[in-house]
Amino acid sequence: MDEETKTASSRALQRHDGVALWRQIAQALRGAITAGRYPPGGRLPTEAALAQDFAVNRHTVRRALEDLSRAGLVRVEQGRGAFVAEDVLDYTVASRTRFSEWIRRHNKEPSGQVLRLVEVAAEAVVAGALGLRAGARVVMLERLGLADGRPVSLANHYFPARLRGLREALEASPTITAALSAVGVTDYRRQVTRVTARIPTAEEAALLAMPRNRPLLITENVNVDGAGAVVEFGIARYPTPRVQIVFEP
Amino acid sequence: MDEETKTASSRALQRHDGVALWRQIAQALRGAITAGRYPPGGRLPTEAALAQDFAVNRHTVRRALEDLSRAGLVRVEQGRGAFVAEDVLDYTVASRTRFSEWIRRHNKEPSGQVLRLVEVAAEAVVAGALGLRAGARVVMLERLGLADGRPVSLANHYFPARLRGLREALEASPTITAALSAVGVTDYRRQVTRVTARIPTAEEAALLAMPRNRPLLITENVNVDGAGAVVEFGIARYPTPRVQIVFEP
DNA sequence: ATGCATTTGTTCGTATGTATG
DNA sequence: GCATACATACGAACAAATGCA
Repeated sequence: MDEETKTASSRALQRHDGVALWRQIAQALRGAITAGRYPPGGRLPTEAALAQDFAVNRHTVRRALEDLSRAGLVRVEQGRGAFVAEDVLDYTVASRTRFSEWIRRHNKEPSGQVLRLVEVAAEAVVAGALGLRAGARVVMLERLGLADGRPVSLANHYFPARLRGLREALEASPTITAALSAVGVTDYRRQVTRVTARIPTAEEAALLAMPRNRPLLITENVNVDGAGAVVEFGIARYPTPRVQIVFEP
Repeated sequence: MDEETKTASSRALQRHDGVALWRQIAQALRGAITAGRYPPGGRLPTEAALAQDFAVNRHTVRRALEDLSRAGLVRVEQGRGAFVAEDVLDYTVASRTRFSEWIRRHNKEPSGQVLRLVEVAAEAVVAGALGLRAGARVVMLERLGLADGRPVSLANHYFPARLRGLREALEASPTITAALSAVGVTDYRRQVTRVTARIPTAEEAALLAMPRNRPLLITENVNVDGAGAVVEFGIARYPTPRVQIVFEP
């Protein structure tokens, strides 16, 4: 490598001054990360590149990366590289969880994008959750949720057809809460949440701006109104490890 | 295929009798599945094989499989085949969740296998959860949980070293609850649970008897004693889709 | 990393039986 | 009887995903 292309941090290394080289490297990388030189989720240079950059052996770089990894600042993945840890969005499951509230609690700006709003025949799982017979008509809303413009959730919401005018309300309203309110459901709460995970389809990965080899977290939940009647069944998909689910009893 | 190797069900097909062939095929497969001829999680013959077996076109078999898939009886995966849906173990997160209770609630026989029981230095995540400084000594127990002999969980339990005699108690005792009781912690409850997912390592996949391309569900949880002091931090890994996590507020 | 075999997914075209008017 | 619409069934080819060597 050309001497002139070295970073400022690489020049600062002091040998035999009582501070191990790997500590100095770790500190330099820490500084570069917090300074934003390597953005969250971004990839650090390869170990070989860093070794050449700092003019040390690759083992020394690995020691530094191990330190950062233990501290949770970076995530090292075999065959892929080292990545700056992303800020995780904790999705706290509570009785009355609304998307916008969740995002705002993390000091980010919520926004959404309706992908589909159609009336379909309920499949077995959906019908079972809504307490309908298979094939019954339901309104389905597919929506991409974003935080500061970055996709963080992809949700399918199913509503029983007995809620007259809901589809029109959803077309007019930006939020589900408002649309339900427009058809007389002024309050609803989450009854049960089921969590699983799977590999995303190509389409899901593209929409959520995530690699295809990382799993989706999937929640299925049933919302009921004040009288206990089911008003919504939702299946939401979240990209790992950007989103985690948290349960506080 | 030799005429003699056809299954009984394939001979039962009646053409032009008012019941569509694909319905008859779906019904025959339904019967074979419920009769245990294709066990849960097992693979059905390929579409081509079934088509030859039933002496119909592959489209007709696909139609039948689509019906079973919609009903939730089978799961079809491109490039792999069609699989009989497995009975899912719902892991209900509650304040006082014990492994053996969970398994017994599903009418299965719980058992366990200790993989490691060692004293180690706490890494950042573990130390943070236990309220210790990084590097503090902790007791770590790694345990494989089985239901009717089938692996369903792989858990790492971390205990603060202040619990004197715990390691010996864990060596002697079959369950964590009993060991904690032996060192004076007669009651503990789950404080917070965090859920995420990732692809398993080769070792994890082997231990949990699962394919490497299917994600693990991972829970991290903190257990506190009656006084609110942290007595355990646990990281458990569950195979999807055999296990799902359920929150009931 | 690459190619290959296997398996499901999709899309053509064609033909036939059935219900309707 | 005839025209039409619809569901059913078959055949061929190719696309896409998976697993393996």
